[in-house]
Amino acid sequence: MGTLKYAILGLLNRQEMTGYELTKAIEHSLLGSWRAKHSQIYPELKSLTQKGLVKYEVEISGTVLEKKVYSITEEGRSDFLHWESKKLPLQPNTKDEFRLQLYFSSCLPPEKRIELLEHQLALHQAKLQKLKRIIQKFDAIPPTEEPYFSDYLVLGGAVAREETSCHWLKTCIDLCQQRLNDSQKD
Amino acid sequence: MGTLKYAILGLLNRQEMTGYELTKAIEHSLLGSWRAKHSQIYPELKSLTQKGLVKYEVEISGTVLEKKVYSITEEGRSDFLHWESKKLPLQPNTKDEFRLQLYFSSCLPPEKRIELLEHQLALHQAKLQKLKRIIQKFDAIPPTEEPYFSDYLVLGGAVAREETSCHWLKTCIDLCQQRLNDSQKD
DNA sequence: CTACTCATGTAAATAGTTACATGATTTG
DNA sequence: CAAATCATGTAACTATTTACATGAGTAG
Repeated sequence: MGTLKYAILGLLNRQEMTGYELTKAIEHSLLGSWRAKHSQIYPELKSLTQKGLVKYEVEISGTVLEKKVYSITEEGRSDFLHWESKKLPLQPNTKDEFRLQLYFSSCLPPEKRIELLEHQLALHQAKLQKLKRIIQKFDAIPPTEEPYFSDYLVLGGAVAREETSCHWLKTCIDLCQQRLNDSQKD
Repeated sequence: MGTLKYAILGLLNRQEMTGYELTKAIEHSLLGSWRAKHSQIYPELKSLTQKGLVKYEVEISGTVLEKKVYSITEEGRSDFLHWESKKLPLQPNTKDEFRLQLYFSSCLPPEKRIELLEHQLALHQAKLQKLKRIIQKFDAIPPTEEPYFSDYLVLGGAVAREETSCHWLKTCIDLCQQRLNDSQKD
């Protein structure tokens, strides 16, 4: 682990930022590849500063408000680049509460199981629409050297995953429904 | 959160088990919907026992070795069933170290990025094969009331996700390669 | 002047991993 | 009899979440 470190270093490698901006960037720009609350980011920045991987300068915005603008150091950059070119192991199975619930769903009345599946389907469909609206903003595939090219790849993966989720949920609903109808015919 | 609780209650609702067997069941039978080490499971069992949601009886295996065979109580069952029929929110974006790495990969030489993608592809292909071997053991779709029916649904989802991952990684490789060739032609 | 966003932290609790620790039983 | 698996735990550390706490700047 210790991945948050690289999320921060990677972002600062592109552009200097405040802790607040890092929080927003992880929330929105990282396209769901990582997440962290500000309460985790500020202490991490403190520790990275102590280790000499990042540094900051205080800027005054308005008349009083102090902002710490963080940037990556040479040491930080070389640490980041080492991680960036490393072959990573397969990520362990994702914990997914709904999948767990579905796994145990044979103890539910058949209609209830379908209800839960349809609820999840609606949620995933909404998310898929949201992602599609974002990806439609690319009017062409950006050049490989551009950071936008990676954005495009990662976003494409997110869309593909949501499409698969929707398709899978529909298949589950169909299977449940089909068998529900069969039993009602008897 | 507190999902581990329901993973345990759900398994004990099907069958009584020792902590050791629960550990194995979460590792293998849950088909990747949850995971936990024994060092998390034993304390959780202790706490569930204190809350009266599970109970255990000591069995002697061989001549000395004591096993605690856990079973769910009525209170535990009603707690579990309440969770089991609850509409769950969309699960937050999965943290994925490789996706994060790819997101920052525009700072790598193009060949290196392809190398990382191919490494991931190989890992996902191997996993897909493993899942396919498991799903092939079902010679028909089990009846809805059977626990095996849920196994089948969840497993189907896992296969679909791996297929999507492989397809997505191949698309990424193609896009990178295509543009690499283009630039070499110049 | 009010509501919203910018801005930075800490505290407490829960969740999860890795390492430590031990010993019995079974299978080859 | 050696190796693998069964069996149960604790300790220390790391990661993450939720809640607490505060205050400035900006736009309507």
